[in-house]
Amino acid sequence: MATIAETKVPVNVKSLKAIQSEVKNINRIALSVDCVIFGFDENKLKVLLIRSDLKKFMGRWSLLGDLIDVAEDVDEAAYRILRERTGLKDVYLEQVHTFGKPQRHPAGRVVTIAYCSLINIQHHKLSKMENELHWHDVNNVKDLAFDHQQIFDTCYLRLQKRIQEHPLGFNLLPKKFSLRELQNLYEAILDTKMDRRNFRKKFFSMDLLIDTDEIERDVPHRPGKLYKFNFDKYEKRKKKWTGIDF
Amino acid sequence: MATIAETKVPVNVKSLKAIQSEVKNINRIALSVDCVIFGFDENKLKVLLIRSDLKKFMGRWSLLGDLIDVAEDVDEAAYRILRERTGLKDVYLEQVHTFGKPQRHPAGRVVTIAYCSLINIQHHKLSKMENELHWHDVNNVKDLAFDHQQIFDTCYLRLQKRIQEHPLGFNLLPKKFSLRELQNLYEAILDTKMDRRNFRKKFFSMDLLIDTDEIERDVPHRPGKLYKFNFDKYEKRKKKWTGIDF
DNA sequence: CATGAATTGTGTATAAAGTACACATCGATA
DNA sequence: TATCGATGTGTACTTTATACACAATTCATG
Repeated sequence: MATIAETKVPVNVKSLKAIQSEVKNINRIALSVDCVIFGFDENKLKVLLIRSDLKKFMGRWSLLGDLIDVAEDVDEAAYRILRERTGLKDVYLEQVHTFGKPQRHPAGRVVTIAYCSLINIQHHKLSKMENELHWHDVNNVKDLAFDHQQIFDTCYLRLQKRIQEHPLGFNLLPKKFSLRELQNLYEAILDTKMDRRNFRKKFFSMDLLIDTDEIERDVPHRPGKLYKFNFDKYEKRKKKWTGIDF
Repeated sequence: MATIAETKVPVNVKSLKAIQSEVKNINRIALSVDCVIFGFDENKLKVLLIRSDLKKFMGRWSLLGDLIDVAEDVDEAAYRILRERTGLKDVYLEQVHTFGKPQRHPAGRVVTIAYCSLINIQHHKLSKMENELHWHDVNNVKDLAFDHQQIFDTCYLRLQKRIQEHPLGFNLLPKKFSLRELQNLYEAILDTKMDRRNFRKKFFSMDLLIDTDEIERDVPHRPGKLYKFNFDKYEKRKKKWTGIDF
């Protein structure tokens, strides 16, 4: 039952000089970005991993990351890494969480900021050719280097939640997609099965899909219609939800 | 339409020594924590602010923050600041976002990790006595020092979202509370009005409130019953939601 | 101690959203 | 032209959200 009066809260009385001194000389820490890059291929949710080159983690997989430059904006660092690793620029990228246990990196104190990215894997079809980079099935990701397993788990959980609240999934699909592809995507990310009719009803009732008047090609059965997502319409009608649900 | 094969992705070939060198000598940045501490008093949502002591921000209010020590766990640093500023230990604390624009701090490059905390303001009734610390009405928070306005806005939005999905609000109330107090809290945080009967029905149907068999005292009208929140029951039944809503 | 003021406590009818479920249609293939 | 394997559609039922009104309790007052 301590009150502020009792606890004699120490107030902030540092001079700018003192702060500058601390900032410049004492408390400086290496900062990195780690990207959890998701893709969707063959009806599986995938994540892009690279083999760790550190002896300590010999042969184990890790996330794509790099140190942040002293003068570099943090978000910009994340975009830079994506650019360097995938050649892509205009992609979905979201900061998820910062991980800062003192012993998390063997090279010293490194605090890392995790970002989650969703990219269209079709643009990376040939990644199998690369020896060091690999698309992993998310259900098969384990024993990552550093604390990357925890970072991956956090980002995957975040993705599962966000995909239900925002139309992120379309970043993983081609511009034009069938409803079956869309449902496969949701089922893969949420690791669940959904009723096909109710799934369609739900998306049609949102009225955010544009019928392209095209149909699938090269499928060995009746082809489905192809749709585009109406991003403009979605942006215009973002609602403020005030239900309570827990 | 670049593929990985075309873009010649550079692979990670740094040795541990090279990384150590970068970590130790080159890319080190000051890291801080800033806490957005919410409280609830007189049916208003409040946030705890302190006057900035920097000349540049003379007289303007700022969040409570401090530099993270080189060897200090990031979460632990956030708890330390809360302890130092409020004397409280076992409180709700959640990391929200990391802010890292290069010019955000006048003393040099400082990246800050924002945390959101909810505390029972009753334990701080006497904060008015302090000159440097003050509980501000959230609707009256503007023109904060540094980039703290952006940080505050981000945390407030996060709170509004989280309170609808998780029972965080009870951290802001006394252990025993009336349904009217609970509703006032939700209305204050979400800045909305709710129907009293439907609000009660909703919470009773969740079956997470424990009737304490006590009633309010010192109210100038019919007193309401007091309830406790059943945290145990809530923990046991966390559900996996797989709807789609956007 | 009777009355008025303020707030608590409760129920029902309606609308909206979610869920479960079956059959006809189309195109490719043999 | 018959079969296979998808697509495409509708309806009944259940659950949840919303709108809305009146009686009961306590305190304050004269």
